[in-house]
Amino acid sequence: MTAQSRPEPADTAGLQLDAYLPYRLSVASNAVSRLIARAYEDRFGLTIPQWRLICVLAEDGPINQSALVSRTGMDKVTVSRAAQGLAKRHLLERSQNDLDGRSHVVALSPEGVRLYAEIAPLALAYEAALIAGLDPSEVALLKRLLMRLQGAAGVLAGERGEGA
Amino acid sequence: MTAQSRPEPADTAGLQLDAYLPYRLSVASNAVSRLIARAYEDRFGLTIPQWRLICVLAEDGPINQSALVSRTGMDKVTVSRAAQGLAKRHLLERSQNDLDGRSHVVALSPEGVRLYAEIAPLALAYEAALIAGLDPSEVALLKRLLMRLQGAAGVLAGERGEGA
DNA sequence: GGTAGATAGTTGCAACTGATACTATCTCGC
DNA sequence: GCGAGATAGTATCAGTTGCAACTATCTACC
Repeated sequence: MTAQSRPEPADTAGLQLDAYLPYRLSVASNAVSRLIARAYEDRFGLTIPQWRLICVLAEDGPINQSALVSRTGMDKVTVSRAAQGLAKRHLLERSQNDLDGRSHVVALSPEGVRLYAEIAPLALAYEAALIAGLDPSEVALLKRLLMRLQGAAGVLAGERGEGA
Repeated sequence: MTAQSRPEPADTAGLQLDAYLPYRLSVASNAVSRLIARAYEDRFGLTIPQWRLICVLAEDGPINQSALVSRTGMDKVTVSRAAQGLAKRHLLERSQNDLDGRSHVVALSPEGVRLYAEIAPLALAYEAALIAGLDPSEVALLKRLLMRLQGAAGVLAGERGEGA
């Protein structure tokens, strides 16, 4: 009806922002991230990167920062700053690596372990609330698809690393 | 085996970062957003917010900025800046709204329409590449779940707006 | 064993984002 | 038609992020 004033070329017929996957993904992620970030910030004074480091350290035990980088997929600068922040609050301890003077081994302090034990249930509760009413198989599929998208994006971005 | 050195409280047993939905969501979204943002920036000098405005304007026709805000879910500051940037490049035109001196009506310029026609196929191609190999029903479910998560996050964040 | 290049981590810088405050205009009630 | 509160949009500021450059250390080869 109003098509006269804005002729859409045939090529764009399939494009609707609301149905555009990168858009949907970004909007959903922002909404969830904002929710979670606010919860951690308000109650524990933690940023998302800090919380991720705590998780990985609690799961994997003491490792160095570059391992944290590859484990979390975050930038090394982000990891560095998050670790500094946590160290300042004595939630983690950094020790020199005798085998490699460049790297520091990072580990949760007892206080950090305690904080983790305190936050983890909250984190799980948020996840549970987000997926309430969804079928577990749907959630599993969702996670699988998300990993797949991440992989595809990495490949399309010209990610190097394996093979060549 | 190494459980001795880091006793995990029972409450945290279910928490693994890799399987934590907010984490998966954020990582996937960041990967995809970075890919798309770089593509638009490199080839067209557009930011993601600018591109979203173009999409909505192409789909919906001339509207004012607050409509753009509710349509895209972006902050009004973000919309304002994106619109200014596009106006500076003459990709959109802002006209006074005679009915309301506060609001400006924003519309794509012919040049903006042309740019949209040029970018849209690229955008669709990226989406197609991302979901290559996935079953269409899976993609549909993914989009549905993402919208659902977004809604749940909004509710949990104490979103007001309807009813009370 | 000394030099070239790789790697761990930090610092500096620029861009983006979001909250707050502000101006201008509108609406409503008196 | 005037003042109080709501709304559209902009400007300002602080915090975050990622890239690039840098330092320090390690590895490998001559």
